[in-house]
Amino acid sequence: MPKIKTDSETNLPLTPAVFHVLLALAGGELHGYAIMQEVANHSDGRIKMGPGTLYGTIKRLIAARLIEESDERPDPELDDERRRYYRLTAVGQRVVRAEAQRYADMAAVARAKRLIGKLAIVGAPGDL
Amino acid sequence: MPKIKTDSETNLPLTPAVFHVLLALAGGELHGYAIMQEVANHSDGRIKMGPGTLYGTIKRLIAARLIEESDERPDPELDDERRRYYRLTAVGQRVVRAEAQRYADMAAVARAKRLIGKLAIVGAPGDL
DNA sequence: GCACATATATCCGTAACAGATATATCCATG
DNA sequence: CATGGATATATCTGTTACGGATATATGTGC
Repeated sequence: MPKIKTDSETNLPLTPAVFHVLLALAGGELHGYAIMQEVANHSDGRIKMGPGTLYGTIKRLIAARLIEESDERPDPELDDERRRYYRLTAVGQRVVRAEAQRYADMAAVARAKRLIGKLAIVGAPGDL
Repeated sequence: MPKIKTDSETNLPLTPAVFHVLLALAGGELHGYAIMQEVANHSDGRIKMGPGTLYGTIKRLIAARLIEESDERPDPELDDERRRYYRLTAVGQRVVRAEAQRYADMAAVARAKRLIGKLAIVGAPGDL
C-alpha cells in the first residue's frame, strides 16, 4: 500500500495485495477470513493471501482510512463472535474504482500490443 | 518483483513497476530512458518512474532472466552511445502475457461488481 | 557557451510483503 | 464427548522492492 494519501485517488498504482482486498470489499462488507476467501475466489484460486499479508494490509488500510470496521452484525444465529467486519469508506470506494479503471486501461494497452486476445465472456452461466 | 521464478509464469502477481517495464518492452526493444517514457505514455502520464525504480527494476529483471540486454544498435547516425537496449526473453514474454491476462480478468471482476463501465473502444481505425 | 533534456547509475531510508507462529472457537464425525 | 480440521484473528520478523536524492556525462537547441 504505497503511501496512500486520504485526500485523493491520485496515489495509484496500489500494490496487488491492497487492490485485491479493496476489490473483495467492493461487493459489501466482509470479515477478514471471508476477504481471504473472496480474494482466492475472484482470482480463480491463483492468489492465496496468508494471514500475515491479510491482517497487515487491513491494518494499513484502516490507518489510511480506505476501509473501516463496521459495528453491524448479522442475525445473531448466523453470527460468529470472533468475526470482525470491514467495509470501504467513501475514499476507499473512489480509490478502488480508480485502480480498477487503471487495470482496465492496462488490459487495453496489452490488447493493443497483442499480448492478449479480445475480451473474455464474463457473464457465462454461473458467472465468475 | 516478488521472487520471480524463471521456470514458469505462476509467480503472479507482479508488482506494478515490474509489469509496466515488461509491458513497455512488449512492443520491441527499448533503452532505459525510453522505457521510462513509454511507461508514462501508456499510463497516460499517471505513472512516472524515477531512475531509482527504473534501473533497479531493470537490474532485477535481468537477474530473473525476464529481460536481457541486446547487442543490436540502430543506424549509427541515429544512435546514442550512452544507450543500453533491453528486450524480453521468452520467459519474459510468457510472464507479461500471463500478467496482462490477470489484469484483464481483474477488470472483468470489477465490471461484474459495477465498479467500472463497459470496455472503452481500443481499436480505433488502424490497428486491430 | 549555456541550459535543459537525455541517459545511466548507485545509495539508502521507508515500508510492504509473506511465512512462521500462536491462540481460540466452531462444527462435523466417530 | 472427544478429536480434528476448518474458521478466525493476531503478531513477529527477515527479506526485498520501491523511490527520492544524488552524481556524472553527453546530446541538442538557442
